[in-house]
Amino acid sequence: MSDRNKYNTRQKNDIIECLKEAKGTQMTVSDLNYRLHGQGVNIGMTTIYRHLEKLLEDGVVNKYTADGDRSAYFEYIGTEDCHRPMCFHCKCVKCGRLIHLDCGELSEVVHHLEDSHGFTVDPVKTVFYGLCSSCREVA
Amino acid sequence: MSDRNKYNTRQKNDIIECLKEAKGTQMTVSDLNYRLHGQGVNIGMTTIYRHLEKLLEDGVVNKYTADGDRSAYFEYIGTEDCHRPMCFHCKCVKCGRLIHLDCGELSEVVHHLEDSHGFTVDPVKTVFYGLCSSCREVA
DNA sequence: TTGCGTGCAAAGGTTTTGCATGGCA
DNA sequence: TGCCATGCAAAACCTTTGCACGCAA
Repeated sequence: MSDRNKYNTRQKNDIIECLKEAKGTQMTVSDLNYRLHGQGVNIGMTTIYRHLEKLLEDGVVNKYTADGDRSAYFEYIGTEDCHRPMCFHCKCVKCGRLIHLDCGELSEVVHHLEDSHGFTVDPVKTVFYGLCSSCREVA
Repeated sequence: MSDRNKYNTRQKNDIIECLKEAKGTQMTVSDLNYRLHGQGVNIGMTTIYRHLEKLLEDGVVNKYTADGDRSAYFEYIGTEDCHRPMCFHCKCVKCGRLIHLDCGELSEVVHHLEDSHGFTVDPVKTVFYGLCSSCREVA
């Protein structure tokens, strides 16, 4: 609350643009900083953290805390897709990849949890842990 | 691999006992340390971390990285229940409660992900984020 | 006696906070 | 001009690593 995101600044725009460009991928704060740096843009870590915090509250980005990683992942969501539908994520515990899964059939799970267990799932935040197809073949 | 957990030590037993007693709840390393401390037992943080790492590999405990928390949660699993069946967990983003969910119907999800998406889910590690029934009513 | 176990101290990495300065409106 | 935004430095935290000593077998 309060007056967050009141002003439009260069940093704010650069951060949002960078997130949009990387839509569909997940980035740590370091990744984001590195990417911006590569574009000739330099923004202090502190500022990035503070903006992401605001964007998270506003539902513009999502935050994942994947087990095994030290830092959190952020991903642009916008308000269009991936927000409404049954968009889950799968994290491969072996290769570390985070896979998008936009599958309508998974809505059954949501309804089941809702009806039988009284739990309202937020699909976007939920992460399935396991082995991706590539890593499974190797194992 | 290697010779981990080769010896039986006071620390090892105390840690496992403490985890067992708290079965069904989730504890951070600090929680565990605090609890042991309350029992008059003092074990170095390093030792706790190292034992939990081994216990995790052996499947005796589970580790959760709940979004929003800095530290990881550990929970005693043993080898009896909650290991084999379709035991998922639901984390309420409001009250922070972590709910066990031992539901056979959820096995459909596992099979669906396996068959249609080639992803082998580890139910025990997977956490659904959302609102529990109590918090939903309030909201 | 051998070699893993233990724990202190320190390092490593992520995130937060304090504070003086900069810049939008 | 009034305030929020910025970013450096430092603090706060969690976790890991190095190393000397302790202890199970």
